[in-house]
Amino acid sequence: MADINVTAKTTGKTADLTGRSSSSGSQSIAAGEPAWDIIELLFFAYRDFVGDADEVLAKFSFGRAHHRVLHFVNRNPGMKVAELLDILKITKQSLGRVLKQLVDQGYVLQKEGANDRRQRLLYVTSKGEALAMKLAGLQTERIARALKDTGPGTHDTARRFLTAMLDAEGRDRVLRLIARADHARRPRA
Amino acid sequence: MADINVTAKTTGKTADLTGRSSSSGSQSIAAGEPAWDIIELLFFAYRDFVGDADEVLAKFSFGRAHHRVLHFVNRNPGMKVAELLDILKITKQSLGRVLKQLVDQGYVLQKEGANDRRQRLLYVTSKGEALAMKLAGLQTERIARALKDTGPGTHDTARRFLTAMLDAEGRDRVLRLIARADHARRPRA
DNA sequence: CGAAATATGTCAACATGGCTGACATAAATG
DNA sequence: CATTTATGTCAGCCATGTTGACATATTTCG
Repeated sequence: MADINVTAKTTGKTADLTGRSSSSGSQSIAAGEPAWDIIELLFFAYRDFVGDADEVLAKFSFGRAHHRVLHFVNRNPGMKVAELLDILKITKQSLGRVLKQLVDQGYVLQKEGANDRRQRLLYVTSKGEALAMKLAGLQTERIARALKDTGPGTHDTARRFLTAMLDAEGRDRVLRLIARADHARRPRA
Repeated sequence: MADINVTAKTTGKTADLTGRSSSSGSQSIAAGEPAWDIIELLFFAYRDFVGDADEVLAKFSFGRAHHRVLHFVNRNPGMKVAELLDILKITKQSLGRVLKQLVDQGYVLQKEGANDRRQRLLYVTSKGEALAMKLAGLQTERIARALKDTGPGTHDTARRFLTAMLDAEGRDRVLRLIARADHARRPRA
């Protein structure tokens, strides 16, 4: 749990930009100095990260919007439409468009709520789960490689860094969502 | 340069998800187990990260496309249109649309290349620089806060992790771009 | 019970920012 | 001089976001 993380180790396979920036005193970012490195690395890393999935999705004529819906439904089986809207922060019209396609093509199904019959609870089908897991697998490969290349303890540091990057207001909601999904295991699909 | 990073310190202000995952052995991701935490944190963190800029841009009736152009031109004054296209990986038609608006509204200007008069070298104006720096400042605030909250040594770890997340093929190009921009200081604007 | 609130869906229209394809111009190059 | 290169531009399509207005079924509440 308490992890001693000695990061003297370098990636060792790429032109190294850490040398320059640490020699210019990157520790904590001198007030007023933009964190150019992190800003740009986030841009390029995120693009490559989502790019993995994009290629596969293209074969299904799906886009990132479909991926996001499929991902969260897979992770939170039985979730309400309203919850999904709240997570994605898009309008129901935008969601409706891609959700309809996912349902029509048999990746997602909707069941009436047992208690509240107005609700249309969302589940992935086995076909939907397969695709969601394939996409998650691709992204996990990249993450696992990166964590391995960056050294032990990085998973924890990355998690804490990314958590700290979240808006403070929504942070707990995000963390609760992740924690909840980690427990909600396949009530059925 | 060699940084000893003791990460026993926790963020300490949010519901903590690291406890659960470290207790389930998050070290290096058990083969086949999707890295749900990093996948979802990347999604939410990136959204919040770009959200900072989005709010400001909206006041100028600009979008993320304008931001990206302005950012890279600010960072690489005198860059060629072709270089920018290559960095952004969009078509010249897409670039042309936003670039024209930035030029028309006085954020970016184009000068004939001294050697090659076909080139239209790109520079930010002082107005453009001001906006670019404002946006970078907002994002840097978030990053600096996150790095501070996550503890010393995180800047280096974050940089190395994000670098390792890049496609291996394009990695050196990205690192060279960042390193080059760090040196290219205002040939004028 | 009946009115109001809630969960969801849908139609229409519009904006942004990707894309392809075709074509135009000026300047460099061989 | 012919070709290639750097850039711009017109026209139209697609994906995915938006607003606003309604429709329907169901639950909730006075």
